[in-house]
Amino acid sequence: MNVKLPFDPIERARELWRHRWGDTAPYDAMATATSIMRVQQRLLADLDAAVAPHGLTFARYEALVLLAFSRQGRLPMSKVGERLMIHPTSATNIVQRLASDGLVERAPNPRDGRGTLACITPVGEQRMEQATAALHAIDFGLAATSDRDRRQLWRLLRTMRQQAGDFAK
Amino acid sequence: MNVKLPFDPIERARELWRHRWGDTAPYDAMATATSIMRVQQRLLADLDAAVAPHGLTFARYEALVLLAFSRQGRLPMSKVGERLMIHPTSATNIVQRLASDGLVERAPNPRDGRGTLACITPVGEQRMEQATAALHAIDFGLAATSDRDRRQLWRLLRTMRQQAGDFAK
DNA sequence: CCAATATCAGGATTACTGATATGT
DNA sequence: CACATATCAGTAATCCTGATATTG
Repeated sequence: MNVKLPFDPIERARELWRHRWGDTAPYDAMATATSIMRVQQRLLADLDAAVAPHGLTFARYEALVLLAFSRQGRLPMSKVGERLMIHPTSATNIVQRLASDGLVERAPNPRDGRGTLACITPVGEQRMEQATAALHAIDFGLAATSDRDRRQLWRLLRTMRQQAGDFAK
Repeated sequence: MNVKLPFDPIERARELWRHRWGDTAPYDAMATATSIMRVQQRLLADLDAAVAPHGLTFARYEALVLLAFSRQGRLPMSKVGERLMIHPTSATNIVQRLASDGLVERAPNPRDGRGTLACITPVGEQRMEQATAALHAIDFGLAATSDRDRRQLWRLLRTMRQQAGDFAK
C-alpha cells in the first residue's frame, strides 16, 4: 500500500481518457471522482489506525459519538441508521458489536413498543473520549492539509452533500 | 438512505465539537474528514449503480480500465495491486472474478516464472466500453457539481494525495 | 539460503435482500 | 388490516494476516 509511484496515476488516467474518448468525455469528473475514492481510502485507513488501539473502528466510533452527543445519551435504532446514513441492518450490527463490548446498552423504547434504544454506557463515554483524543492528535488525518485548503474543501463538499440531498436548507 | 435531514448533520457535529472540546480541537478537520467519508459513500453508490447493469462493480471496472489502458492489455498481478492501490490478495480476488466472467484471462508471465499476467479479453473491452458510456452519462456521479468546483476539488485532492505519498513530483 | 510473486485459507467488517415477529 | 420497527438468516464484497509453493 505504501508504494510511491513516480507519476500521478490519476493525472495519467485523465490524459488517456481525454485522448481515447475525446474532449466531450467528462475526464475532469472522472479524475475528481477517482480522487475522492483514493483520498477517502487513505483517510479511513489513518482514522481506523488511530482508534484501533481503543478497540474501535471509525464506523463504531462515529456511532459512539452520535450517542454521546444525543440528548439523553440514547437514540432509537432507526435514528442511528438515519443519522449515520447506513442501512438499518448495519446499524443493528454495529450497535450489537458495541454492546458486546459493553460500550452501549440496548433498551426497549418506552414510547414505542416496537422500538429499541441504543444507550451509551459510562465505559462507552470514556472510550469515546480516549478515541477522540487519538483522532485530535492526528488532526483527523488532515495534519498535512493547510487550514485554508481544509476550509475550501469543507465548503465544496458541503455543497455536494446538499446537492445530493443529504440535507435541506 | 434517501432521508433528507432538516439540518446538516456534519455542520451540527462541528459546532458540538467546538463547544465540547474547545477551540483548540481540530473541528474543521473533523468536519472535513467526515464530509469526505460521506461524499465518497454517495459517489460510490452512484458509480456502482451505473455499472451494475453491465455486471460490474466500480472496483472491477477500475481493474478493467487499468488493463485496457496498458500497453498490451495486460499487467502482472503485482502491478495491478500497486496501481489500484489495493492489497495483493484483493487483486487476486478481483481478477479471479473478472476471469470467471470471461472479461479477463490469466496467463503465466514469460518474463518471470513466479508471476501471473492479467489480460483483458475482447469481451472485457466491450464491457468496459459499455460501462464507460454509462459512467459518462452520469458525469461520474458529479453532474450536480460545476466545472469550477470540480477543478478546485481536483486540485485540492491532488495536493492531499501527493502529501500522503501516493506519488512523487 | 534469502527474497519476491502469487495464491489460498480463514477471520473480520460492512452492505444488502428477504423473511419474520411484534406493535401502532 | 396496512404499516412501521427491528432483527435474523444468508449472500456478497472487500481487507487483512498468516502459511505455502514456486521461482529469481
